Amino acid sequence: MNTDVDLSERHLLMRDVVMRAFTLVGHLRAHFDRLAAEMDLTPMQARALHNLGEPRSMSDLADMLHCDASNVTGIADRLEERGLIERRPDPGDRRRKRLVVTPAGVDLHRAMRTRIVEGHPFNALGDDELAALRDLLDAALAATAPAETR
Amino acid sequence: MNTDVDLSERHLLMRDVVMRAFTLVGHLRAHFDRLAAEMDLTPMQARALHNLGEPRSMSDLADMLHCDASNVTGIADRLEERGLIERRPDPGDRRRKRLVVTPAGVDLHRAMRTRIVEGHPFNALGDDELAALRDLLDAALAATAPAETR
DNA sequence: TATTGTTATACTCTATAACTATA
DNA sequence: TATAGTTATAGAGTATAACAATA
Repeated sequence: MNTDVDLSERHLLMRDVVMRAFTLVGHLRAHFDRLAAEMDLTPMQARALHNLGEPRSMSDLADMLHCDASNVTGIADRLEERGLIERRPDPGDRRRKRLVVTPAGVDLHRAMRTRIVEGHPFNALGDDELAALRDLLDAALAATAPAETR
Repeated sequence: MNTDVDLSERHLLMRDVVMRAFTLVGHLRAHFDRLAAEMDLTPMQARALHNLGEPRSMSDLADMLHCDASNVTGIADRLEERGLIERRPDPGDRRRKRLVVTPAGVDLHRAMRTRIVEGHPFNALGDDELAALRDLLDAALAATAPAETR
């Protein structure tokens, strides 16, 4: 009584790939979020730190994080309270604030980046396999659209 | 002033693959959710329908959807109100309810499955590429853990 | 008149706890 | 004593709207 019986071979193959892609990304996200939690960061705080390799305005960061600018206020608040980032005035536009990572923030980010390799789902793949995977994902993405960072 | 400069080649490669994986799954999810919305289904309602190819109990469905059983009540409520599924008594255990897709539900599910191919991010890939992608994802998942359906 | 950042607020999604009826 | 399903409720995450300062 399974309704899958009338799916074409290609449809079944696509479904297999989609399922695995979702599962794998679920693992990647869980891995990242677990590590963030160990550093006492919410996932969004960790992603913010991750995206402040160079200073950005609040609204630019909102774009990077694919969220509304109003959310960034709270994220920046808590990172600043912990001394991981600073709000600095923008010389060219007094409406803007430049979010700059402090030395303590750089240290924490570096520590997180170092530890992220442990238990990473992609450890199982060799360099050649990773490169092949990247190229296949590129081919699929080429037909679709822009980028997204994490 | 970019902090990425001290990342190893392999680390950079992994980061590239992770970014692409997140982006691609974002597209897949958006594609699925958009189609669900066109059918006037929330994403979870659509996933429930997707996972009722054969009848299941509420708690079994909760396991498939990776959510708490208390959420399934509302999902089933709305699908039942629309006549897409039915709650039937379980002959062997009077605590249990069997969720069964109605003919109308089967029709809607089939329509959704047919339409999902249009604009699907994986249309850009040929059968060989899809198979290669599946195998690479399998290799990455083999080292990690169990499955997840959508 | 438009934009940056902030605040207050509301909405969605999900989990927890308490309850019932069965087992 | 434990489990299936329901209900009420609370929390996290996110978006919308209104506002002050500045462009």
